[in-house]
Amino acid sequence: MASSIHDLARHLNISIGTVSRALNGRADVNAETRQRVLEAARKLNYSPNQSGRSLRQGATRSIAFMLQPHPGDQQYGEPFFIPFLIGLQARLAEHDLDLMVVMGEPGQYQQERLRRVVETRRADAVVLANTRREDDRIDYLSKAGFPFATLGRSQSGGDTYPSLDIDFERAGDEAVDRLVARGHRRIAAIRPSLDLNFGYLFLDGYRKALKRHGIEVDPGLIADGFINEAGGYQVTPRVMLSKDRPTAIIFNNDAMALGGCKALAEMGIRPGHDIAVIVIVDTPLCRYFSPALTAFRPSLEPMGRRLAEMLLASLPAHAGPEGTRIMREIWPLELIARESD
Amino acid sequence: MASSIHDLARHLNISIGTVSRALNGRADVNAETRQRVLEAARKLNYSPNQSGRSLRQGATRSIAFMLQPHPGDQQYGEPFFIPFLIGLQARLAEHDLDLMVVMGEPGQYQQERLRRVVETRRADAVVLANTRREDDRIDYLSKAGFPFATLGRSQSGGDTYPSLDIDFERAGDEAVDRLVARGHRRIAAIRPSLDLNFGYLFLDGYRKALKRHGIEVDPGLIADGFINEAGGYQVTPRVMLSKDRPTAIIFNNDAMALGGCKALAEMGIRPGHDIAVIVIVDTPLCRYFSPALTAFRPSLEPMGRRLAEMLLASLPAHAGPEGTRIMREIWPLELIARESD
DNA sequence: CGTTTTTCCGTAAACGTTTACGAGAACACA
DNA sequence: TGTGTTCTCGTAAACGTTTACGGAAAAACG
Repeated sequence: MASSIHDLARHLNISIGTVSRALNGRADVNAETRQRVLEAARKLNYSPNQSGRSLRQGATRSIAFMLQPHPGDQQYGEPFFIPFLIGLQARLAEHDLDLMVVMGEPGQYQQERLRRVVETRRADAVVLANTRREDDRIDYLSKAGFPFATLGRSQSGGDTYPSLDIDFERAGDEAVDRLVARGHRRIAAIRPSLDLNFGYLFLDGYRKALKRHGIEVDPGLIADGFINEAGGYQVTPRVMLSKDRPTAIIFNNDAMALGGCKALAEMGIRPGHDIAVIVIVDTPLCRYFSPALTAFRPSLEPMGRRLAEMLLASLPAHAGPEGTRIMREIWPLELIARESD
Repeated sequence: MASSIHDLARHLNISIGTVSRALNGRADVNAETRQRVLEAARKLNYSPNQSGRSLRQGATRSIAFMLQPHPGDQQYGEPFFIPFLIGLQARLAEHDLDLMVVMGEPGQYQQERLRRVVETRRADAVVLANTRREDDRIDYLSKAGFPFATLGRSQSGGDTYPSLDIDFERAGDEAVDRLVARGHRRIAAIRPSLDLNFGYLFLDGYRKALKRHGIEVDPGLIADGFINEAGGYQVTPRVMLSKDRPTAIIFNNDAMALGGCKALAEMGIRPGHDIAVIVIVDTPLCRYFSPALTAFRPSLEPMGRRLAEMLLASLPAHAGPEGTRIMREIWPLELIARESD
């Protein structure tokens, strides 16, 4: 069915070695024979078998993206990751690399699936998302010497891998800034309860800005919840029952914000009127919610592209002249002012 | 670094053939030696190299999912496909199959990328989405004899491949039914302008129901637009300017519905009060929009699982006792009544 | 014309598996 | 004891590439 390099060789009465060299653009092949090989390849509709190539070269030309859902998250952080994936895939495709997507049951740690990818050598590198503060996937990969990059920072693994993250700290800071400028002094912060690193970063920025404005941090205004709608719904009242009610809430996650607004509505509190609401990572849901939620938006597609570049630069095969470089980038968010604050 | 089957053989002083047979559970190997092999494999942390395996067996153990975005669609039909992908991936993983996701620039036909996957034998089968009425991807794959399955029906390719689709016809029918029962007689239909098959199916159901209720089909109440928010925004006024204004609109796509509602709002027409709105395929956006949009919802994750099963059953390697079976399933939608109708 | 360099190509090994084939040993049976 | 059967394993080929090596022919050079 499919023609192999042997078919080409036989057809041209030439050795397979020469055919391979001609196809791969090596110098030591006559210009005319190269022409003949290329033509024959076109005529016989030849394309190299990837398995053969992978085996010989020890590289699969595919990158694995691990989507580890948070426990309780049925949607895999859905709207957030897609644009990132699009950018990632686009840049990888330019280098003729394929993208493998590895998911898992929500809540189940994916060490097993990760090991499988690494040990059976199904991919040349891995991209991790949803990084934890302490992330055993990162530990595993660095120990195994397997190339990887992460979307999000972590405290694990040291500075040995490329990573790219959103500036959550700055966003938390700016959100407070904006609210203070509008007269708020009692500002609540609601973030995910898991070990997710961005929750800590957000809170750092939140605290820093409060201090700068001379506002004391009230632990009663900070709450952690499950990183989904139910979590926001459940935890928001706790903050509203604080003895000195907040006049503003910053949500560190869109789903939690939606749940929180539902809780507020049931308490007769209208976001945008009775209370200001800002959410740290914007998704389409924020835009269509009523009232439309003011939110900080990352440039996810460019970020995907960029992380692909960083990963490629760190791969031995693609490394630039300066060899393996570790990069670490933190991207700003853009405030999208809407109706909720 | 990684141990191969040769390492195991050397370590056990045994031939690689025996090792392989032991690992693969063949009958012609002594129980005791099998034990020794398995133990050594665990101790040396052996897992088979997938490239070697693929080459020898002529199967990559991975399935490609082609996400062909509509022209003008920046989001890849985003919220719609993720749950489907989750289901698909879950079932494939149970069979130790990997999922490769192939995207492309919006608007660009993906024949090239598809050819590459097929010709370089990077996957054992392909799953297609966004099927057109006449779909050259389907033509290509059937002609090439490459296994595939589709999410969505098409007129191409005959009955030679497993496919699974939503019952758009029924949904269009039921939507009309519901509206008529609530007193509407002037019901508009807005659907995508592309050759997408579901647009035709939806309209069939719409027409059928109107006829059943003795309502004449008014071409002025049917409009096609770009399958995104801008398309809905642009085309909805056209239908509202019909000389006898509709009192209800059925949108065949969530993004178009959102754009349409924006246009309605600018005309001072309030969905849920001044006009009834129903959208055929529900996404999270419909739920959070204000007013919350009544919509028909598919069971995407189970559908993903099911299509995986159907595809597997059609593969030579996994085919059941009855051999290759072609299946064709059409799944119902569930009406989620909200505030917009 | 002899020697050296360059150009071009064929040979064969290697990547890590799986598997068809056959052979030796053990066993059963008459 | 001779013959046939069953167990178990080793040998080697095969999958489709890429590439190190060497050699023949052609070209360059004196």
